[in-house]
Amino acid sequence: MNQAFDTDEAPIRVTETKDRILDSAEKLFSEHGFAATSLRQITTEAAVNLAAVNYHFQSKESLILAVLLRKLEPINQRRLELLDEVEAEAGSDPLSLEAVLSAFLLPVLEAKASRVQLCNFPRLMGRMYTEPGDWMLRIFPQAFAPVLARFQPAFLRAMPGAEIEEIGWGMHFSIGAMAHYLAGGALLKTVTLGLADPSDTAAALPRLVAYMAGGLRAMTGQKEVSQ
Amino acid sequence: MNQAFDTDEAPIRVTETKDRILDSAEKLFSEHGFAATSLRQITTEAAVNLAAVNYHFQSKESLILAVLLRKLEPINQRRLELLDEVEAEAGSDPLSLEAVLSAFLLPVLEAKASRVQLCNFPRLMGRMYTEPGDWMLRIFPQAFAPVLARFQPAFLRAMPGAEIEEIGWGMHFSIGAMAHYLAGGALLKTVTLGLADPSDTAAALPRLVAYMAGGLRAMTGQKEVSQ
DNA sequence: ACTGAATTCAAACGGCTGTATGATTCATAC
DNA sequence: GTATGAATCATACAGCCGTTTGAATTCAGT
Repeated sequence: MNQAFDTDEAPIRVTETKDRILDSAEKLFSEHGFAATSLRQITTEAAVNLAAVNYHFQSKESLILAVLLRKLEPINQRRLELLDEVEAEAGSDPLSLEAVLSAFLLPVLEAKASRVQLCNFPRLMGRMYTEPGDWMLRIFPQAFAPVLARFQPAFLRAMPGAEIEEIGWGMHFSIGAMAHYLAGGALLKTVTLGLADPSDTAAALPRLVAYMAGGLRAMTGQKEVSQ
Repeated sequence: MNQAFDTDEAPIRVTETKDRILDSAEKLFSEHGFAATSLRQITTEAAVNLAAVNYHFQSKESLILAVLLRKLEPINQRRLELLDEVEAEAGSDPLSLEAVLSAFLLPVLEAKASRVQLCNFPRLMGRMYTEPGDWMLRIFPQAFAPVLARFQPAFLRAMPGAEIEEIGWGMHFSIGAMAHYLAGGALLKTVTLGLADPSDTAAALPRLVAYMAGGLRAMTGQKEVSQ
């Protein structure tokens, strides 16, 4: 064994290499983007052999797909669980728009706030929405479509009478607002003159919820808005 | 001369090469992103020599800076002109929030709608908000800061009593909503179940204005104001 | 027509990219 | 203990990257 000194701990092994690669890839992709991150950077940071990437994952593109789905899957599952609770509490009444929005936002903001090295994912996710390439469309059916299929009717129940197209526009804008916050450049601090802390997700959640709810209601309340 | 056949037209010259490079760079950067676009792709598309990029611009990074500033400068100038008009019409009354938002959005949506090969810029701009690298911070003082300096007080005038930090959060979310629409993946069509046309900026403007106004008012605790 | 500066050109530079190969080491079951 | 399949390793492969060079060309001023 030529890489000694790693057996003084527990005999951790098995898929440890895969996870190390995924962690490093998540971090570096979120910091520098997909195209600007090389496999050598990733394997160096992960302290694994270069060929391990193409062995465990087949290609660089498959790697980022794995990176995204690893974290997105549980987040989306939690979103659906929270939506279940909201719908259960509401009974047959209209849903609370704020509650639906919170169910959508909370899981990803929780991930952002968590310390355990998964806090890179939301930033990556925020960036991915605008990244080029068709692999966004490739992970959509697997990860996004089920969430969309549940939340679309939920928004409709929360805003009775609103048209589907208007709700769609509103969801689109809301995803943009969320993604931009998650990608979180220094812009928030600039735009608030230093008053806001981008990492304070506890401060961001109620503001995002209030903003989205107000925007959705205003847009769906009156069909045509003359400015 | 080994690339003949280009003198049968008018003797257009001078900075023609620079513009051709800028046009192709804008198009390709907006389609594939910064890191994923090579100078060879750009010079091939522009039908100019590879070395022309490093001759007219010093580096790839300087090139995208030039690409951005070329279009952003007039757009931001138009934003300020429109804001001038809004403020002139308002006199000493509070500003119309919708009017301020329109002054911010109209110039860039006009650019998106225009046919003349500048319609790539908004998509690029939308992408740039989330791109990595510090050059975002480098063009900020030159291009964004003056706009921010004028619009921040305008928003304050449009929402009397609101706190600066809340307005900042709202502007941040609004920029995200706008950028996500501009970057315009196929998501809008998916999320509206095919009912919305992403290229229809005339449909987008009133919706964006209504959404942002509603969001800003809801977050800053403003009452619904009839315009 | 000639000069000197501005521009364009083909070619090359070192370096980094994603991926593939085949030998080697490992964990495990007989 | 040894056979077996999985995992790791060093190394190499083309090929593309941004940038540079110096000669060839074009342009403007006289």
